[in-house]
Amino acid sequence: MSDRSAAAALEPEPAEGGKAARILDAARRVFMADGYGEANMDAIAKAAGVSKATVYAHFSGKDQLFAAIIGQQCKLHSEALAVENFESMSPEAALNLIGRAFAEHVLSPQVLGLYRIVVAETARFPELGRTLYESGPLRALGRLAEYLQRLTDRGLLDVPEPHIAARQFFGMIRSDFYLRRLFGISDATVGISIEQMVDSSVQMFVRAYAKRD
Amino acid sequence: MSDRSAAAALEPEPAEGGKAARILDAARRVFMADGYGEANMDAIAKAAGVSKATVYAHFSGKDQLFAAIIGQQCKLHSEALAVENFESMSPEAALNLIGRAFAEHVLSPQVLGLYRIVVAETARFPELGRTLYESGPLRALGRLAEYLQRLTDRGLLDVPEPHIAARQFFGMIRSDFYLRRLFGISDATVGISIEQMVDSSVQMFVRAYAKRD
DNA sequence: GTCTATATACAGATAGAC
DNA sequence: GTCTATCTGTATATAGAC
Repeated sequence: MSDRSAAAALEPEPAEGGKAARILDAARRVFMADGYGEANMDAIAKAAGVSKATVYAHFSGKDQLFAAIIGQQCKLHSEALAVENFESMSPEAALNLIGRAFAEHVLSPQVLGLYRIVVAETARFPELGRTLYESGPLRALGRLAEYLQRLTDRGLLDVPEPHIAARQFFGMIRSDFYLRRLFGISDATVGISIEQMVDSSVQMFVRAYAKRD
Repeated sequence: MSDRSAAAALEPEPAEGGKAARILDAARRVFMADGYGEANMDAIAKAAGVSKATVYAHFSGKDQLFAAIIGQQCKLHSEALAVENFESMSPEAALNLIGRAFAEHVLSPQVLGLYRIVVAETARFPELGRTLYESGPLRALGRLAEYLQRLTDRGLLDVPEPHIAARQFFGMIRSDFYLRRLFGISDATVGISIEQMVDSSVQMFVRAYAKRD
């Protein structure tokens, strides 16, 4: 039965950093592999190379440990998708870069694992969903909306409602790749690549919001 | 501790139909409320108004019962989003109807609950994600792509790659409403309604894929 | 088929020695 | 702070009577 656990085979990681850091990292790996409900403190202690009592000496319980992990990951991922300077590029080229970076980030196994586990536990930890959403997608939306506003101000595009348009753009990029990957379905049966999807969506977006004369 | 269970207060439903059907329905409610890991057979038996042994007389175990529920729900929801006749309508009007029906369906609490629980358990039940995806989103995509192809054939739009365009359309409709709701975040802070999002996306879609002269 | 009562196992958390 | 050993609750699953 315990062999069904995806984290069952995790080796204790080599000693490095303090015990607290080791426990945090082990917990991250176990929670991501097994989910909150299936993860157990024995596995975390074993993966960290410490005893269970030591885990409890550093963290008051399973839920607090979980919340600590998610908060840590939110901070980590909010640093991603950093601002670049797109002002010297064509809108198409800039949106292509933005789209590809977005896709690469939100479809990565690390980020997907984080989302999957938080979605699963919204009932138990309602605040974590909000934290994750605000540290990730909401920031990306705000930045894209600002960029679209600047394009409009400069007369390069005509985007009357940048916040709606930003949602449309990222929505197209995610399309159903996101759902598929959340479900663990391979891209093989889609018929198109993510790069194709980004290219096509950028073209389509620019055509829809081209400046009219 | 057991009071934290969202299904703890579920009443036994009034006798109706056979025991097997009662158990299935009770299991559906408990699994949806608590998720697979937190749901327990005692709660299901209690909600069904039978003993735990009776549950096991009808279903071989928790996992098999869960799979039965999900399969049932997939069938149920695959009947939704039925085909209508859009041929006599303008593309805008038809896409508006399609978009609204899609949004209403995929953002409904029932469907979201189903998705949330399946996403959470992809590791344990990999085949359920595929079943759900194919019975829902994939069918909707296929039907929309067909419709877009017909519009192109009739010269009303110019959609060179209907399968990509269909993904773009539904992606825009979902946008981040989907993610927000999976996380249990209210729409209040979005600033726009789903209806606005659909209207805006239909306009934008039609402009991008308008026939060129 | 359906019940009550129970076997068995495992997980979260802690006691107490060092 | 860290360990070993253990307490305690609870969950899946079943035995055995009716």
